[in-house]
Amino acid sequence: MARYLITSAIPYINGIKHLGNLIGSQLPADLHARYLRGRGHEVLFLCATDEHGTPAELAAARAGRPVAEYCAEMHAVQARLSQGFRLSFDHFGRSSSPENHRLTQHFALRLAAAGLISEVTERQMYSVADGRFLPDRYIEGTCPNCGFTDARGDQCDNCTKQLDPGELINPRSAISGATDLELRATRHLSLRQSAMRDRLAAWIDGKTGWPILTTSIARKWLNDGDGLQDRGITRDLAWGVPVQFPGAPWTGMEGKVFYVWFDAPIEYIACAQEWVAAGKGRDWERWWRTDRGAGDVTYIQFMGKDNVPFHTLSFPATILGSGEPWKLVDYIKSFNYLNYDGGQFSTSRGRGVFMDQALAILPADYWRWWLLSHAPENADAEFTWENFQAAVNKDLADVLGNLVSRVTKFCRAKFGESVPEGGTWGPREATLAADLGQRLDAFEGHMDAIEIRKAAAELRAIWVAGNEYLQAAAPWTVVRTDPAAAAAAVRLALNLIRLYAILARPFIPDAAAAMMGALGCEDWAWPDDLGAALTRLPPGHPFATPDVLFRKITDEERADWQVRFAGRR
RNA sequence: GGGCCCGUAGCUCAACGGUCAGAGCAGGGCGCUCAUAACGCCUCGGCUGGGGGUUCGAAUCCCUCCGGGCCUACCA
Repeated sequence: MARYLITSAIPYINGIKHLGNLIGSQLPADLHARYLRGRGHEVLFLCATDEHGTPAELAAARAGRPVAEYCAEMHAVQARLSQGFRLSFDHFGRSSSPENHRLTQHFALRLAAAGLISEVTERQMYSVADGRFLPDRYIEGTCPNCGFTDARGDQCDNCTKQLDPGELINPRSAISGATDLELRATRHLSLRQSAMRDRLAAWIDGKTGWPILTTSIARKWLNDGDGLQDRGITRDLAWGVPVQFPGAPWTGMEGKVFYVWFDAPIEYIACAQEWVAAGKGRDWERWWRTDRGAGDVTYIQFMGKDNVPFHTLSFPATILGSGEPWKLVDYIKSFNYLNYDGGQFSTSRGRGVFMDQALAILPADYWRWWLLSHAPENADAEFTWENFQAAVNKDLADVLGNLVSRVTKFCRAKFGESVPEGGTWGPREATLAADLGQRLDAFEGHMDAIEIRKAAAELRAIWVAGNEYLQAAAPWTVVRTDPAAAAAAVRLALNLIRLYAILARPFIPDAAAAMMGALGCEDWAWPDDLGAALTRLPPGHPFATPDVLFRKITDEERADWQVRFAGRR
């Protein structure tokens, strides 16, 4: 039994996430956490909401609410939706927690002591009317390159040219439209990533088994231009972890907070402290401190590709720079994007399916199966309703659901609702067991390697093997001439249902529970001994014929949803 | 502009430089009748985006062109 620490990129507090966000980190992380638990390993699976930053402040202001209140409410919403999707976090924390405040300030102190923090004075755009400094993208104006009137301060959406907010013609606040903007000097802390460039590069170079998506993004940042740049880690905001605190080695930083991308990854650690504070665990240090028992922990992070630079460079710079024995990540699984029906998911335009909407129309397992079996691992993937309908109906309803149905109903009709006795395995059963053994090896290999699509395909093939066997054994025919042989076949088929429940549980936990529940069994032990697993339910063991596991998606529903989710939420 | 990724059957995707490029879905045929009009078997289907090159051998490596996508450090 080994120990695994798993974190999912923490979703931003601002609004309900769409299916692209879900498959980009949380769902794959949950799959892996559930799989490792199923195999008997000790797992700590953490996630949280990322609550700081300008968008949170603005969203709260728009809602006419204090930002702390707004975040608390949105955290509850996201927590509820996470539960709805059966995301099995050991704790779902908040980056605004007291634990994260303390820890973020602690890291800043350590980095300062190590000489890795510098103070820089910058000139930034200040909006007098809004009473705040504006991030580049919150300044709009006319593009000096193409004349587009709604260009943003960081880039023109029309001609894609990179801009500096000072270049905009007739600049205005994107928040209020105010034009009384002025450049003001402001002092900030900067993390001297450049000083850690070689150390980070060597660390990345040692990670030969990482996804190419992960390492190529990291290398790009390490080697681009003059190499890894220092990064500002503070902002002129009210909502966040205060930069000025008792014991801080700097002065005059009142009214500033740490940049979200400094404090958000630290929440991975703080979340473990919250987990303890919530009474769910006893010792967070044995997961995070290599000097306190975390030396044997394997730490795996899941995230979308947009998060890779922060997890491969900034956060490791924080960890390494602290000079303290914190656990560093061992494997970073990153994902491309999921697109929606020929375009991108769009939160602002309400294009695509969002987590709350998804659960309102179908149970979590339907979504989990499709998303995981189409995870954007090697390239951007696309959600279409046709594909979703076909995959769900075929894989879940026909191949798996119907198998459970035909076996239990046949048994009930011919032998009653208990595992039939009599008969023995013949060559056909031995062949099936051998085939399943090979497929199980392949499945485990793919799951261990976090090759999610391949694992899903193999799992489906394992289900198909059950139908093939049943078709060949044909107990409905055999029962007329050799009831004992038919009983042996049905007994094996009933045990297959239990096996499938165990293997499928990481993907479709509710259906797996329904299958196991129908069998009146609570033994979820991983089938390390396949032969034993296939005879686990003994003759005479009672079961209950379950309801339909997965209903089919009709053409009418598909057509309706296609229209409903096309845009303008 | 620079960098990275992708392009394989109608669709979604596989394939350490090495048998005849494979699966699923869709299409066609047959079988079965336990089952959610479900299941099984067989079958059709490819100049691996185009063009050059390296190699005994290229989907795979190199160059180039075309097409799609992403990143480019103040959204997070």
